[in-house]
Amino acid sequence: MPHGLLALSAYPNPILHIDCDAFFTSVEEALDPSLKGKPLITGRERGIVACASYAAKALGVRRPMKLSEAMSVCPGLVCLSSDYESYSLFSKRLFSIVRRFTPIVEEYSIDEAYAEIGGLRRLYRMDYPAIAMKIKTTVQTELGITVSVGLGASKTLAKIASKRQKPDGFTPVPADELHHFLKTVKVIDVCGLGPNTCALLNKYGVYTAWDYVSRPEEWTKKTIGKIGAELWRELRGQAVYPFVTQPKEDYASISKCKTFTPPSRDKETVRAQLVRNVESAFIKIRRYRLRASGMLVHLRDQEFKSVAAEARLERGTSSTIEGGELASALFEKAYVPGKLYRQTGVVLFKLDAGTETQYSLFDDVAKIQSLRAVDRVIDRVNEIYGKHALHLATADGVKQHSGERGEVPARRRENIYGENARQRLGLPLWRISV
DNA sequence: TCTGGGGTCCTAGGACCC
DNA sequence: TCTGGGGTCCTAGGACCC
Repeated sequence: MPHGLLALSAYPNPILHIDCDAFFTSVEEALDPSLKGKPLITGRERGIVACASYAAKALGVRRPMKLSEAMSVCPGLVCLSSDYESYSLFSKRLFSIVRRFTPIVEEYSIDEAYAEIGGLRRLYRMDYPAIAMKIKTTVQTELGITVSVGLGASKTLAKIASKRQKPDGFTPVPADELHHFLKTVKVIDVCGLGPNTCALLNKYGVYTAWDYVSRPEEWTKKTIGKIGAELWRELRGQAVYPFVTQPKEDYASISKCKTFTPPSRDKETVRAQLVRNVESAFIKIRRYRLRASGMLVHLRDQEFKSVAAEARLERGTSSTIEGGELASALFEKAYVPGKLYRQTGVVLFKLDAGTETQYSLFDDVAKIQSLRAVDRVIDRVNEIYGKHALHLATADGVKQHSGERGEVPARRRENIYGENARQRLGLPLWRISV
């Protein structure tokens, strides 16, 4: 704020941050009231705690604990598999409720929203904190889950505020109390300052947000870079970060990685893990109707060192077969015999919408079309029989995590079709497990 | 918290050009 | 043939977020 100018209002630019409390478990409780108040977690399908209810947190369950650990800390813990369909349904309802109050809403993550409520006092005949409370209670009444809300002059301030009182809290930060508030905020609680940056700041004697804004802006820019100066302004109540009101549909990259246990030295085992990730990534890329013309493969060893290999393609692809072949070639570059691996991953980048295909002069159009037909079959079969029911035989040997929702088929039959012929023709092998 | 998975953005430094 | 200076583009990797 410029020198000598008094704020005309306690909230010259009122921004809300709305943050759901223990979102996944809260949705589960809303859907099944008998779970209410019980120590509850989601993430069973991954073997780790993805979200813990407040009852579970009170008993010492943390994120991302291993499931076995969580169970021993808290016997009687209710472990659910994630139900993303329901979570994203609740998420959409949350955003649409907030949009009834103001059109300036940013869907920041599945369980968080920013809302700009400037100018709404006349309409609602309430001050800004009252409007914030009105939104909060409306969400709670209609969704049956609680949210915590922060009100401040910038996104950064609103976000710090919403975290201040949880669950079910409301924290307004009026302009005339900003300096008191900043003195109570540790730098690590500022969104954008992570552990590394904070360690550096501490070296210079900067521990609180107040210490931070007391430094010259230039100093923050020199020390931490662009973000440093942006946060400096945001913390002083200047809204630097714009609202992104369009929900994002485009990805810059799509990746899949997975840690497997036990770690392995066996080349084909590690390759199978990688190919499984490739299959998942291409299922996703097709779901979003995208194509990738860049691929990166990375392998992580027991010492947490990663080695990567990447390639570019002339033409974007969404084909599991093409992707699998390329990944396998990149794997050959990155793999070191004898090394103990624990994780593989694939990143697809240089994505574009795959609607219209530009065939180049040298493209084998028939081949491209048949690859696409294969993908349609994969997606359809897997839709019916479960993800990865039909998969590249290169991905064989990957354990499917049990505990997914829905019935696990009582009988699993495995067959490789036309193995000999396919091998002679150099075609990929498919395995179906149903 | 000795480490789960999926993303984005920024920056330093190299390659290349004039 | 060596060197100066400046611009752009790309890449790798770090840091951070949920």
